[in-house]
Amino acid sequence: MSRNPPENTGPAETELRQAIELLFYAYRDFIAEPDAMLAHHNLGRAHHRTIYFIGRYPHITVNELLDILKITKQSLNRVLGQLLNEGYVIQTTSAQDRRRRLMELTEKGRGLERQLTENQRIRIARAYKDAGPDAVAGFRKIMLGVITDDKDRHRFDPPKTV
Amino acid sequence: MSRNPPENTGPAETELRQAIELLFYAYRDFIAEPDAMLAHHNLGRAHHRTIYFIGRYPHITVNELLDILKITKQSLNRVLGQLLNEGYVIQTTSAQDRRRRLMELTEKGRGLERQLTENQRIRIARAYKDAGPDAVAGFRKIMLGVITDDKDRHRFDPPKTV
DNA sequence: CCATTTATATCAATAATACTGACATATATT
DNA sequence: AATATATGTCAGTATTATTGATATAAATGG
Repeated sequence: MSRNPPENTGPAETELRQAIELLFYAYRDFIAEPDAMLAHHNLGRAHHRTIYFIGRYPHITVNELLDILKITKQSLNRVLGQLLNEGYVIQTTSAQDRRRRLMELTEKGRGLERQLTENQRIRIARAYKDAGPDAVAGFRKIMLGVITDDKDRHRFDPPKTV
Repeated sequence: MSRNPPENTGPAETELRQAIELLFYAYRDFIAEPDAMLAHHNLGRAHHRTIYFIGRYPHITVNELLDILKITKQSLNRVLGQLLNEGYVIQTTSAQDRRRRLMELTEKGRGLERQLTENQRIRIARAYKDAGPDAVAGFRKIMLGVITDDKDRHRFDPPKTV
């Protein structure tokens, strides 16, 4: 019987620490500029996330949003209430199930979303272009590995056409 | 004169959106378990970040921490005050410049840091192992591309030996 | 040596994001 | 008709962050 190859002990401590820090720094820098812009509109980061995902999944319901954002209904309600009040988002009632509120962005909402996300797009586009397609594939693999899998798959489907 | 190759128009819209979402989901899931653990100690995410970077850079000063965390002095002070009070961190005064407070973790602080970060290490280790070394290299490249460069380089140096 | 800068700390007021828990209403399902 | 689901809302609280003002000690520059 042949001996097994040496155990793969996994990534070294330094490598793990670096990854943790990369995530921290990337996230920190990723939200800095949108946060600053949001402040001018008297909105916060939570509004950005909400607007983003409503734009991403037009006709999304409250429960679907809650599932993505992983916050409580009460928290979302405050944010959503403001966005509705200030005309960034409109609700319609589902014809199939009249309990459901289908959310979508107004023109104003789409405008703000575009503004807010533009800086993030530029960052990603630059990083992708500089690093090349192989790096992009690796990045995706690792990120997907870090994310907790969940059964209800609403993620990474191609955006619905509006 | 030969014609130039077609312009690289950069990553497609769908690709950019996916990257934004990968960052959101990864960060969301990355902090979920540490947050839950912190709650048992009546501490929050800010304490984790602070403990982490003090562990990472023993003898770090207040200003250096502020520069990493990008929060205000007043915010950090509350967090740091609690950590000192509760014996997770100790301060010593720099001999070279007696205005400077050098922070390091106590045994208790190291214990908590290990506990909090363990889940994150496991996530990274699994993702790295599953995706392989090329993916890791790609991941690093992209993440570094996303991070805002800054002149004062305290990042990604090998940890100082304690 | 004196003026200025740097490093840290602290007080007060406020905002944003989130939480738990309770309760209400409309609609759908069984 | 009873129950479950989807949403909304009220009340109270915690955490993380902000701005702005002020204080103190120690280092540095002229």
